[in-house]
Amino acid sequence: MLSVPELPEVETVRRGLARLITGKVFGEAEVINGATIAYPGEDEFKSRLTGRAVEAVSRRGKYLVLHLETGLQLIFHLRMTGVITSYDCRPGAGKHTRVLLPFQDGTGLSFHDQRKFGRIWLLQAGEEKCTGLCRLGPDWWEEVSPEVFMESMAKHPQGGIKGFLLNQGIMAGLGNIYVDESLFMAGINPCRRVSTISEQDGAELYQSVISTLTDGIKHGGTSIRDYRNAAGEEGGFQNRLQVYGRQGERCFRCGENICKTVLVGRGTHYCPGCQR
DNA sequence: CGCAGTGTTTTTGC
DNA sequence: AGCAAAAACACTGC
Repeated sequence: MLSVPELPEVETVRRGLARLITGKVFGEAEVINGATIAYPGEDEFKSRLTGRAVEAVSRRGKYLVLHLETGLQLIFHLRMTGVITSYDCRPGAGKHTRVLLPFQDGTGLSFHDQRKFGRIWLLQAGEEKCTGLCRLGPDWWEEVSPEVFMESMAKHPQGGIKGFLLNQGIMAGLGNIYVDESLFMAGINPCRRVSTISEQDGAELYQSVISTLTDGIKHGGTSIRDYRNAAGEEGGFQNRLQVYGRQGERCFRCGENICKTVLVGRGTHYCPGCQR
């Protein structure tokens, strides 16, 4: 049961970083785990990054993008256990510190990642070396309107609703926790096929996703184990989960026991009373 | 002690 | 098309 960074977590980090590091100039990176740097090679990564200032911090799906001078982009994907925090003075490298990115003023960023799945890319504008980012569908927080959502459902009627919502190429940003929570809020069983969901239920599901993401961001994300914001603080949404991780406990709404099963390879939590 | 479980993405195969 | 499995990895909990 690890808390994985999804849209609300990455958005929380983005907001923190925008406040903390905009305008700062990178010094020479310290790469402790070479595999974390997905592109380019380690030496070129360091030389391209050194001396570049951060102009803006954005997010697409679960990708965090630092926009640097002259169109350079420093891109992070936290995958399962990645944590980006800003530091005031250089920390001693902890057991899971993978990359340190110092700024020229003595502060810096630390990339910490227990499982080493997280990746960092440094790309010039137009370089398409981050396939996951290139293939991303519209972002749930900024680009998915009710109309876009209903059209996407119409385009993928055959699959299950859980796999549909998790597919980053269709719409980007949802992961396992927020999918389970959104389906609970909408009263839709995660086993349902997309084609069996009525227009009215689809509209309700759209609102449930937006509401769940809004609530997640409002409470600073979900920290079950690893997740921390840019200042190293935990989120609070783990205390508001309705079904995720609550298997065997009573549904807050109807009192039935929350069930857990496996769907599209993921642990899937739902209330058999509320979700049909 | 040992091993199943945890969940994101990519790749490969059905 | 969509799903399943495997792999990338390390640690927790049973």
